[in-house]
Amino acid sequence: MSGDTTPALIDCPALGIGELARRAGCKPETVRYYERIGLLRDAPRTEGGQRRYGEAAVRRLTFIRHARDFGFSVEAVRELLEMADHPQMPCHEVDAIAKHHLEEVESRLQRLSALREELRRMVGQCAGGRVESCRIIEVLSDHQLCIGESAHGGAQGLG
Amino acid sequence: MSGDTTPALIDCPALGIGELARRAGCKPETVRYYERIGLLRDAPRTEGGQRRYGEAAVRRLTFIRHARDFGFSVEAVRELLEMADHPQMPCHEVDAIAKHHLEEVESRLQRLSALREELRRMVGQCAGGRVESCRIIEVLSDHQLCIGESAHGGAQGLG
DNA sequence: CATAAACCTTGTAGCGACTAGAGGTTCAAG
DNA sequence: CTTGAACCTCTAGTCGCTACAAGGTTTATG
Repeated sequence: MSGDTTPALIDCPALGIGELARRAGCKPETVRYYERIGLLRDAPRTEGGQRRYGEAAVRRLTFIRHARDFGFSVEAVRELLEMADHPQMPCHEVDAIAKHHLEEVESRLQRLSALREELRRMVGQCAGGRVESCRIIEVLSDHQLCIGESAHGGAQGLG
Repeated sequence: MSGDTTPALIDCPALGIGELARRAGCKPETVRYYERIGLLRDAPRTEGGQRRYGEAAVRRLTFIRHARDFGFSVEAVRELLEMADHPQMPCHEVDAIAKHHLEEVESRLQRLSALREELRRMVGQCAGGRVESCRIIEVLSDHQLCIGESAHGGAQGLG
């Protein structure tokens, strides 16, 4: 395009799949995977069949990556995206989905906050001592970190 | 044992794999898996070949589950356990791990808090009969919340 | 025009971290 | 002693990517 932008080209998505993936911090294969399972919409194509994406897709993919990074399952991410895609969705459905995820988020926040406090304390205490003086091992063996049964759901996370 | 404890039996591990797993909040298969990959030591066996565990194993498994639940990878857990197994090791390594994880935890807390607020807002609006907008995607696609490349490692989490 | 990088589809398989099933044995309570 | 639950090993499946193979085509730059 070399700076020569014509109005007719302003609406044309400009990003290839590689650039989209790079911006959202994942691989092109992942993008194709998400398209296949329906989290991302089919992208417009060039005449040559190459996908092209705009800023909305960047935002959507970034959302997906972040949500996954928190442990939301793909299915939970799907539900959240459904809500975002249908602002006119009946309130009771939004309510049910939002409340369900809110519970999980609250739980995860509590656990992360507890971990943060302990990590801060540990970092503060480790002033050239030995492992036996560190409490990270004791802390992570401490049942006080357990907040309800959901705290023992393994590494399954949210969803 | 029915409350009839003799001194000779006090040192005998009494917990089967199912009870150990229940206490640490995971499946028996997971325990066997951890033994196989070396996170848990081989347990003493009954004549019939059944594993028996004591309180130290409960603590160790609880540690493992907590660390996993917070996103430490199995390999990171292994490193932490190595350190715990060698108390004379200098704790600056534990310190380094803790500091690294503290960064990650802070980042996650910020993002999860934003998502919680958005979900709360939506639940609140539902009570009012109508969801005017849904900023879920915006909240989790905010690049200000990204801290370094590691924040985009997919669902790998800590470690 | 040449060329390297990026892209395409389809299919398969690997990785990490569990988790479940098959086909058996052991344990503990009644 | 009987019996059901818990246990054993081994294999393979699940989820969510991720990489590779095969066999190409397209794009953009020099």
